[in-house]
Amino acid sequence: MKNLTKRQTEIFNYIKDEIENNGYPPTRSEISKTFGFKSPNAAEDHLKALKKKGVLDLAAGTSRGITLSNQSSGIPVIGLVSAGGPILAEENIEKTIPNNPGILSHGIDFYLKVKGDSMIDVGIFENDLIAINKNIPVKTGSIVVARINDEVTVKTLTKISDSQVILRPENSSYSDIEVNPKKDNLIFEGTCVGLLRDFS
Amino acid sequence: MKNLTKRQTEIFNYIKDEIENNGYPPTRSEISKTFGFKSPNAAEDHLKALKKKGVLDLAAGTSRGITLSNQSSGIPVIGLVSAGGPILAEENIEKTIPNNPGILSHGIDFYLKVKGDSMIDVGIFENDLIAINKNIPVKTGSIVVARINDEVTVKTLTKISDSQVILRPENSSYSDIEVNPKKDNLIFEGTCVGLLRDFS
DNA sequence: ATAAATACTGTATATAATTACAGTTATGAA
DNA sequence: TTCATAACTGTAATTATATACAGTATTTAT
Repeated sequence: MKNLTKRQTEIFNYIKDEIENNGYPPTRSEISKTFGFKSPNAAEDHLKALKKKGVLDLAAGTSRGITLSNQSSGIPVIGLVSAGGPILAEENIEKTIPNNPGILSHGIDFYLKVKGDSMIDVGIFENDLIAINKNIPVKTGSIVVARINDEVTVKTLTKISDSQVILRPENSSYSDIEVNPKKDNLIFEGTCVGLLRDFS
Repeated sequence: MKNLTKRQTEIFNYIKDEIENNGYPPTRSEISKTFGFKSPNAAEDHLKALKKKGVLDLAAGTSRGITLSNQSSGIPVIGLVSAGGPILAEENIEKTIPNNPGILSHGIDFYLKVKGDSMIDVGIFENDLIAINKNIPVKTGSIVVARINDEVTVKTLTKISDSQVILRPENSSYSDIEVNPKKDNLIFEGTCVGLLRDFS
């Protein structure tokens, strides 16, 4: 996303939703009607701006000829996470996977490529992509993506209180990780809602 | 699919492909041009027939207003397979999952819901959905869906010859299955190309 | 300070697209 | 045999849609 304005983001998301719900993109009039524009040209201008910023493409003379670009419509796959920055920082995005609403019960904000074997007892293997939802409140029993002093880890959350959080690796060779949120910097990046593995 | 004719299937697949490639459905003229129709009404007739058969929906007065029905555009999930019939028989389809081209390296013909724990050492657990491609030739080392005397099983193919086929469960508690294709009825239903797990 | 970008209104028009009506030919079912 | 379905051709008309041009006001970079 090349710095879309607030309005442009709204319009882009509307187009995305329409495609998702109807199976085809909206017309200039439909966009205008939705946002209260009194002229279809307002939508036209927005589309041109969105095209210029590379998030979609317009087919000339073609009704509903709006094509979303791969990166803008897909879900990011996070590989290694650079220290310091947010998990969804541009440099952590390895690629994007076409979005598919309805493939899992919950929405997916990003995929995380699994490193190591700490979760093999629940069938999460190295290089699997786990689907993460950022907005589901973490709860005990869930597999979560946590960040302890900047380091990203995937574990089962078994206890959560003000002074103690326990993260359990699902592998008998590993021991539970105890964190004191008052001492250590602990952030939950999201809950694991699914898994995707590609046998290629 | 309610018994589409050959021509109807061709047209339906074309529409599906267009949506997949462009992000929006074709017009009557575009369909006509592709199939060599000299009148857009030929496409109109086909669309009406496809609507009547329930595989798509048409929005009146709306350009490119073609919406594929869930079942027709989705990928079937196979639960228990009834004896005798083909694996993709209507009665075996538990539900359908929206298709997501590009989510895996290979195409997906159907998902199979995994029963049992015979493949847990490679991270395939009960109730996981494994993505199957019917057309990739089975080869040793691949995880395959085989049918031995009508019974469906998922195993790693470790040997294949005219007189002996070895299927290996990926679980140390189970032993290899040896099949003589000359004696037993052995069919390969496809190769496993991916895995999908929903943490709901 | 000034140009460029953003976010629109308002009008207009060529053309893209849907879709009805009237036929033709072939095929399979009642 | 006769009727329904399938698979088209051909014409035509309404309307849906893209999109240019001319403005205005505000915000944001340079």
